[in-house]
This record gives sequence, structure tokens and C-alpha cells, in this order.
Amino acid sequence: MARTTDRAPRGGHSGVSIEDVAAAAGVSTATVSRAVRGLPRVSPATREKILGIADALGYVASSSASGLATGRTRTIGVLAPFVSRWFFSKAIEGADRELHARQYNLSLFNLGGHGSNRERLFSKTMVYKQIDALLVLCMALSHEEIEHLQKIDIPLVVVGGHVEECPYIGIDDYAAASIAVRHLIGLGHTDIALLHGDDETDLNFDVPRVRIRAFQDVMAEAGRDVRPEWDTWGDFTVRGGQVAFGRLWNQPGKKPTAIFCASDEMAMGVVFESKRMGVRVPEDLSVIGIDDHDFSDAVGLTTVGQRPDEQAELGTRMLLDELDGIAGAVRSTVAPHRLIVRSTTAPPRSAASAAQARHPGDQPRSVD
Amino acid sequence: MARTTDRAPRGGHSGVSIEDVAAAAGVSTATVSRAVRGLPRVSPATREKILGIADALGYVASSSASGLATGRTRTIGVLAPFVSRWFFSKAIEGADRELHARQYNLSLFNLGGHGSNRERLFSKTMVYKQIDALLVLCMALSHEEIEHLQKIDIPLVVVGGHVEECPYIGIDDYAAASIAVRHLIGLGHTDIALLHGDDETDLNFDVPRVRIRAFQDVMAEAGRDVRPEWDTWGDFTVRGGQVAFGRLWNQPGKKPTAIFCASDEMAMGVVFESKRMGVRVPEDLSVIGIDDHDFSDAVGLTTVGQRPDEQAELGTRMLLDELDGIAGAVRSTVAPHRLIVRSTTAPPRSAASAAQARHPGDQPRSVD
DNA sequence: TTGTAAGCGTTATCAT
DNA sequence: ATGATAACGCTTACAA
Repeated sequence: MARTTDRAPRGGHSGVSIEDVAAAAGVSTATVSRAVRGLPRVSPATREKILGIADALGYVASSSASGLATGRTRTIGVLAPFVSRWFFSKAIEGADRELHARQYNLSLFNLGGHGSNRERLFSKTMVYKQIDALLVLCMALSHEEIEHLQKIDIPLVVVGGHVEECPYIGIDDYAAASIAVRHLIGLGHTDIALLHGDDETDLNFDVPRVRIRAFQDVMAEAGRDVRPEWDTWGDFTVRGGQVAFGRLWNQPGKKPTAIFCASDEMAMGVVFESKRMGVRVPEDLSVIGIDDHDFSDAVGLTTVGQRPDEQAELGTRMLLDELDGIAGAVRSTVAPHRLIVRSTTAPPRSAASAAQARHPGDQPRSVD
Repeated sequence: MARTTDRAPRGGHSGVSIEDVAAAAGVSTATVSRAVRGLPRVSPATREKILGIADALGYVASSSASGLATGRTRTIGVLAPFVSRWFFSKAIEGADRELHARQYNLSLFNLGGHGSNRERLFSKTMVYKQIDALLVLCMALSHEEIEHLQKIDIPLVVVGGHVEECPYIGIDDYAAASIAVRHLIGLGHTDIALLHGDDETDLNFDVPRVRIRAFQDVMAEAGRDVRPEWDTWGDFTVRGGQVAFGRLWNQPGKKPTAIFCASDEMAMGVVFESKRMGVRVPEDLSVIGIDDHDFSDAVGLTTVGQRPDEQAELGTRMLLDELDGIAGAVRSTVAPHRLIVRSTTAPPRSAASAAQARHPGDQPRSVD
């Protein structure tokens, strides 16, 4: 390797430098730099020669060096409160697609479990000076954090939940929740329970709140009573849905004939737990969620689908366009959703066959 | 900002440099460097002063610059064929835990969907010179790729599947599959089907292969016939499990009373699809998987559990230790697994009540 | 078309 | 304990 002095490299890094290629090709480093990056002002002949040598030597530019020289890292950060939940893992895949296509790297910052050390993430080693742009996945940001991020002054977009003063991409949560509740009402349900999301820690508060409001509004519009004792909550996980259903069903009094869940994972928790408790879906209880989780089709869950991967892909594209100099490329956008009717929703039994007693003499369902 | 010349910065990066801090503190950049990194040879007084100023100015070292100077990026790469499947997302979370604790960054390289462009990933922008070490998540590596990786000469460990000549961390797949099959046999099952994994593209070939072999060995040991027509496959997804079950059950002839699935996602596909087809679990069919997926408890799936997060966390720890100069820190390790009996497995009905109606020939053995 | 050389912000080696 | 200063490898005016 070509070095100014002939002592061994300090850091212990091995590798072929641009100087090695330049020397081997008998040209300057500047020409090599142009050639390998596909820039103009290099004759076809020398370019070919350089490329051949670079390839033979296995030359790859040092990202640190070029980052230092250009001020760009060609890396974008993805900030997520979790990675193993459906929405987030799908979004990460979507972001990665676009990043990969445009030769960028993805640096993942997961807040899950780190809880208290969170502020450290923002100010120190992380984010700052390591990434060219930031994609925030559905999480609440404190005012300080937003301020901090804006001071850094890199393109930023949040996917899956509003954050004040930040461009965001996501579905219209109000409309999505509304269509779900209307589906239930359209089926003839009157006694509808609500399983809302409630994750105080990292998730965006706004999303659960909007879905709750939509539920209440649509119910009121349709002249349905909203019973406080049928309002329960979960943390967006399957287990959360299970315990919520247990809580709901084990209380004395009348039971609802349908339940609107703020996420598919919770809805599946309800489906699984109701099966365990001998409550038949959809005969005794209709269940609807939001998301269209990978498992939802298999479970037959009726839901309002969204595509976090596409949302994140779009957000990433905007970020990269902005970095490419297209000013104003990053703009808030509402992503599509659609009702997907499967087999966990049906008319309430009272509407279908009032003659149907509560005796277990009907269909041969496999109830655990 | 202090600069040698007074023109605007080229790259467009904003930020406080070490020189700014040095100037403000009236010391040299060398001293600032020592102070902010907590190195010795700085008097308590100056250190405090420098830290105060650095904080006030919001100074954060440029990772590119320090990377260039030290030859380390403080970033480790995680290579995964998918991110939204259980094993991988959990492993990523585990790796991140350790990384975060030790102030490292995580660079995610996802191969999902990129298919053909795969080699590009290895040789170009990626991996090389961008990361200090690499964690490979359960995927097959071609001989060339392994060679390439070893030439780069950075610490490397693979989690969840053997790759020849590479240190790996994972469960003993043979033992795990064996205990699952033995559980079925212990319950009295004779007619056991196999739903094996088969993902030619990216996943490690070895894992499915070993699990198949364990199945065959244990069956032979116990004197059970292995019927070729009861050997089916899936791609490790829920849908794969569904279609595999359909294929299995819709063929003419005798039905198995139990099925061993090479993963929980496929096992759940079987559970969901069998419900849809009116096959009762576990009365008509016992189902067992491997993994202990997040949903498995809710579904009541009997399985052999493993903890990919802990495996990846351990692998990451080894990598970082190695980087810290602890030679030989990276060593192959077998991770624990354990049988978790829930409610999708039970004795076959023939064993419980031989007074089964239906066709004659219901007794074990014979027939083809 | 190609080369020269001045940065980019840190770290590390010597002196002091 | 502190300060000069030479790398680190690449990019990019500016010259040639």
C-alpha cells in the first residue's frame, strides 16, 4: 500500500486505497476518483483501465474518508420504538428497499427496552453527524427532541403518526377507524365494544386518540350507545388483546356482540382468547382490527388494511430526493387504507336467528 | 466556526468542530480530544472546563473524521435475509441491545427482495470499510461470499445456522427437532407427518436439513414408518404452512394424527388452516412447531422454544469483545432450547377412544 | 482530459 | 499536563 511514510497503518485497517489504484494505473488520485464514481472528464480509455485495476485490487472507497470530504455519510437513520412488531418491521423493510436501490445505508436506532437512556440516543453518538436524513417510525417525540432534531437540520419525516411541525406520512386514522366501525354497524350491531391502543411510553399518542374519537363519533352518528364499561385498552400486542378481552368478558352484565380493535395484533389476541373461553367468533362476537397484519388473512380477520412498507418507502424516497437537491420533496402525505372483510365479522345472532337459543347444538365449530 | 479559510463549508454540513471547542476553551484540539473521550493526561480543571464548553456548544465528534483517523467506524453490520420474520426481528433487537449498551451503531443490510443484486451488496458500497464487524443472521452464504468476507478480515459470527468455517451461535437443531418428535411419539402417535422448511433462496440450507434428519432418525428409532406422502414443505411462513396443510390433507388415503413443523409460523399456518377445514386440533391432529414465536402462547401452540434475541446479543457481545482486543472472544456456541407443551398436542383419538366411527381400517399400521 | 494541492475533522506521536 | 503537527483517504476547485 502506498503511504507517505513506510510504517504500518495505525488503526489496523487493511485495504486498498485510492492511491494504490492511482499508482497502479499511472494516474492521479483525482482521476481515479472521477473514474470510479462515473463522473465525466475522464477519457473512456483511462476509465476502463482504472476500473479494471480497481476491480482487480478490490478497491472500495473508505466511507469515512469520503464522508469527511463531502460532508455526507450516504446513510439515513431509522428511528423506531420497536423492531419486532409488525408495523415497524414492515416499515423497515420498505425503507430498506428504497435505500438499497439508491445505494444508501440504513442505520437502525431502536428505542425498545432502552427506555430511560433515551435522551442519550439523541444527543450523543447517535443521529448527529452520522446520518444524512432521518426517518422516524410512529413514535411520540418530546418537544425537546423535535427541537434538537430540527436544530441538526437534516431532512426528516415521520411515518405512521403525526408529530407537530414535522412532515408525516400515514393513513387517515379517523377515516380508517370510521370505516371499521361503520362496517360493524352496517352488519346490524348495536352493542359494540372498543379495544383501544394505549402505549404511554414510546408510541405516538395521537394515533390511538384519533381512532377512539372516530369510534365515538360514528357510534353517536348512528345513535348507538357507547358504554364506558365496554371501553377497554391494550398495548397493541396480542397478549394485550388477550388480557383486554378477558377483562371485558369477565365483568358481569350484558356482553357486546362486536368489538372494534385499534390494531390487528390486539384483534388476534381477542380472537385467540375468545376461542379459549368458548366464545365463538363471529357467531357470538364479531371482531375487526386495523392493519392487515401478515397473519390476518390466515386467521380470517376482518380488518382495515394499510401498508407500512409502502409508507416508509415513500418517506425514504422523499428524504433521498431532498438530499438530491429537490427542495420541497418532503411533504406530508396521506396513505391509503381499505376495508378487508373476512370471517371474523357477521351480523349479530339476534339479527340473524332470534330463535337460536344459547344451547350448544349448532354448528360443529372447533372450540377449544 | 473555526476554519482555515473563511469561505463557507463545502459539504453543507453544519456543526461545531473540535477546533471551535478548543478555541473557546483556549486549549489545543489535542486536549479537547482527550478530554471529551475521557482519556487520561488532562487535569481535572481543564477537563471540566472543556466538557462544559463542549456541552454548551453542542459539540459531537464527526464520526467520519474519527473513523478516518482511527480506522474504526464504531458500527457493526447485521446481515439478514428478512427483517419482518420473527427470528430475524427478534435477533435484530437482541443485537441492538448489546450495541446500544456499548455505544455502537447498527447498520442493517437486508437481502429480502433484492434477490439478484445480492453480490453487489457484498462487494460494493456495503460491508466493506463501513463496519468493524459483521453479524450474519441465519442465511446461506456462497463459498465466494465467505471467501470475500474472510478477506476483509473483520470479526464475523453467524447466528442461527451453520456456515462452514465460520463461528456460529444457534440451537442444536438436531436435538430440538428430536425432542419435538419424541413428544409426539410419547403421546402415542404413530402416524406423524412432517412439514419441513425449504427456502432455497436465502435461508441457511443446513437448518431445515438437520431438522428433517432428526425427524427421520427419531421415527426410525421408535419403529415408526415415515410415509413419503406425508412429507410436505413450506417456506417458513404462515401461508406456507397453510398451503402445505391443504396439500397434505386433500390427498386421498389415510390421514396422519400429528404433524411436526419445522417452525412455529408454519405450525400456525397449519392450525389456522385446519380450523378452516374443520379439522380439530388437537382432537383430530396434533401440531408441534419450533421457535416459540410471540404468538405461540396465545394460539396455545406446543413448541420447542429458542431465543434468537439472546443468541444475537451473545454474538454481538463476542464481536465487540474481539474488537476490544480480547482475542478469541468469538467462538461457536450452542444456545439452549426447551420443549413447551401447550394445547395443540394430545394423544391420538385412536389411543383414547378406539370406538371411532368412520371407516374401518382405522387401526394403526398396514394399508398403503 | 488530467494533475496539483488544499482541505474535511479527528487522532496520535512527539516534544515541551 | 499540554501543544504542534503529521497522518487518515478522499473530494474538488483550480491549473495545466
